[in-house]
Amino acid sequence: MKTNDDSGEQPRKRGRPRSEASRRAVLDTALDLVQECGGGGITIEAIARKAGVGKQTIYKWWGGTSGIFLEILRENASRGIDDLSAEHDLGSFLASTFQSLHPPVRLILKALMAEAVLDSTLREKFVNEFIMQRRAALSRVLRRAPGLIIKDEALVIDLVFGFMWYRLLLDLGPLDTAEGKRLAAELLGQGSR
Amino acid sequence: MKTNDDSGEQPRKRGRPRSEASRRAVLDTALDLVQECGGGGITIEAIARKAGVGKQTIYKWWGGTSGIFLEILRENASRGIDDLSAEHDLGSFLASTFQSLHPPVRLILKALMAEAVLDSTLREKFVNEFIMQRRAALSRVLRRAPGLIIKDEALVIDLVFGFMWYRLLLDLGPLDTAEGKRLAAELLGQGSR
Amino acid sequence: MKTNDDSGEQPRKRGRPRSEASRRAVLDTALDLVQECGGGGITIEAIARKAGVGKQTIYKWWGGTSGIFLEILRENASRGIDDLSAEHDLGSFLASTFQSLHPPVRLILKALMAEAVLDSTLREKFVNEFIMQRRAALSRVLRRAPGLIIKDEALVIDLVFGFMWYRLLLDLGPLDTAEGKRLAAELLGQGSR
Amino acid sequence: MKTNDDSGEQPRKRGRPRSEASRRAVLDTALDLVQECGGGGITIEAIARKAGVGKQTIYKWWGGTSGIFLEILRENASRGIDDLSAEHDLGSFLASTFQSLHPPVRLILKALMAEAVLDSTLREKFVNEFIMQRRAALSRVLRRAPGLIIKDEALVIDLVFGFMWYRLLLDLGPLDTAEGKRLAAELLGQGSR
DNA sequence: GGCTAAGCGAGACGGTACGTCCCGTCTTTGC
DNA sequence: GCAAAGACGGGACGTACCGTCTCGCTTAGCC
Repeated sequence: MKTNDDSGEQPRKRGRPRSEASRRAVLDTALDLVQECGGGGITIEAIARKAGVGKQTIYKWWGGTSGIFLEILRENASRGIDDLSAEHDLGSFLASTFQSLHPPVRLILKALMAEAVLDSTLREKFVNEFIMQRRAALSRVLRRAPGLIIKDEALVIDLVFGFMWYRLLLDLGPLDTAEGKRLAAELLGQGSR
Repeated sequence: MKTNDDSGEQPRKRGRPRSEASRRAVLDTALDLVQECGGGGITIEAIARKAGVGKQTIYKWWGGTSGIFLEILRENASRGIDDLSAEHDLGSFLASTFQSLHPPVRLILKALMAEAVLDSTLREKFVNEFIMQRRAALSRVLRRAPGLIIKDEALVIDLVFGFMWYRLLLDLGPLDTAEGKRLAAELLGQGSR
Repeated sequence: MKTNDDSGEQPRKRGRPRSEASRRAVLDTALDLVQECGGGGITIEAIARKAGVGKQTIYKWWGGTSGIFLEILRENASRGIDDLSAEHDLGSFLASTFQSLHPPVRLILKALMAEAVLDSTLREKFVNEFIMQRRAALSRVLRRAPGLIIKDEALVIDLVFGFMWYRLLLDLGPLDTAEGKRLAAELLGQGSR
Repeated sequence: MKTNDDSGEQPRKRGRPRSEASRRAVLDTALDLVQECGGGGITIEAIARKAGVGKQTIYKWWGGTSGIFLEILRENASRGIDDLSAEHDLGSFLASTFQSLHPPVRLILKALMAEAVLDSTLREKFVNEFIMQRRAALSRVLRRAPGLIIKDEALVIDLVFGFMWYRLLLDLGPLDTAEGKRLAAELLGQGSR
């Protein structure tokens, strides 16, 4: 419904308005590059060059690669926001959560995590803007889930997302619909055995 | 008994032998630096400078910062190796595992993970040389653990280590003896409530 | 009587007239900055910022720093124009010429010369608008000077202004009333010895 | 006769020796570029790129374009050093001085002067390392010159070099053998008229 | 004991990216 | 229509590390 983050009814700022074209070019190019070069090889210079954008524009609006990644995630989240809020049952929630980790999203998450681990400022931002929302969403689901074999909700959240990140970061196993269902089943005491 | 890693009884190689002093200086300096600069600011140049060592020496023997980190972990592990193999009960295992994450070790693990996430070659090495050993150790403990509420062992391992890394990487909560005991209790169906 | 340079009696152009306040602000700020930063540190952006003026305004009316400098010189010259045209005797002419090189004027001249040397377009403009007028003025004086020891007038002009610029640009010696008198005396064969 | 500036009999420094090839490439490239782009368009980046040299190498050994220009002049001077020291008569001295101002040398001198005028540190260096040597050389010649119409030697030096720089910087007239002879003749009271 | 062979500190080197500054242009709003 | 505000693509700045490459010196085993 909203056009712009900071839009109210104030009378439009002076000066040349921010270029939506450049914004798009940067986000798209970053996504492209992260798929080609795999997170580590990403560079402000490379993005600027490929996107046909000045470096300053990037530094000004995003401050660095992490800012771009966060915005990509934000965009990605806002597209699928209805799904998650409507989910009620744990199995479906985990299934769709894991399924939403498309290859490009995985790369973004990995790159973001790699930076956040080394930079406490970014870590805080990342936790507040992304991690906590996911925890809250899961929390809502858990509150309606019957028969969890572990009663401590916070612990369950840590276990579930820990599981996800552990597998994601180290490529230790599948993360898909089936795995989501399976994890949910185990946590609900409905393990196959 | 010899210091040389790959020494057997072959007749001692020709030429000047590797300097143990340099080896120590590099490892110690790296540990120092990672505590001062927090992982991100670590640099081959900085280590070489502070350790009074040629850059070439580092590239030759360790190949980069990750090699140094891995060796530090290896040394650290070999000191406390008896403890872990002797542990039988899950609570003690998790307690001592979490407790072994002293601040410097945490920084090393974080720095290593940050690199491994972006570099699949390193990731593979890291998983094979470190992650898998820990999984194996936990596996041994689990096999003797009675009454796990989740039967799938591999899943439990993912959950436990996922929990640990998730909290470690994002500073999301305590990781100490008490938390280890608590997690074990929950997994064994002995949750406080 | 109007401030506009190129106004005659044509019927006042349409639209908002050029802002005299901005013009003054730019010229004054440029003079301030050249005294603070010494020529090299001068920037369109800095002038615009400090003068509270849009960059576009500067580009439109002056085209760059050199245009501003030239206008400052023009203003400066128009204030003292009577003096020079009234001078008849070489000693007085040189004395007042050298004396007119106040510190701010020196900086402007240096900055202008530094640009002109590297930019042939500017050089031409500078020579036509400034250098040639000074040569002409000196020429008028010389024609009335008795007993010059060098007969070739053009050569004398080159020597005199060469002397001035050489000392000015490289800070190689005083340039004041006394030095003007002294130079004149030597050229007139009245050297102290 | 000498191989190296700072060579004595000290036992050769440790570490990789400075690359003569890079030194040459930088000097030659700078000379090329100054002829193509004309002084103002010269850039450390452009030199580094065209010379196939790292920027740091330039910053380390020369500190900037001015350092390069000074070294080019030094090399140029050392090639023709015998000529000037052997000259005894003013006419020949001025003739060969002016004649030595080949187009590339002119560009170097202009570029150097343009920088020196705006940067007092460089100005001092330029004066000490270049200007003063030329003044000293002229001084030696003047001391043997009979019948100078201006007795004050320092003044003559200022006049002569002022003449040269004035014409050089502003392209105000020829600077060649004939002009040197002519100037000398006038200063010696042998003007054509 | 002299020879050969590493290992090592030092440090120069060609590169690449950093984050900043300014250029000159363009596009708004507001007077 | 002029001007301030300010976003923009571009390009150079000077710095920091990268990983490689000589150097001279040291320290060993081997003939």
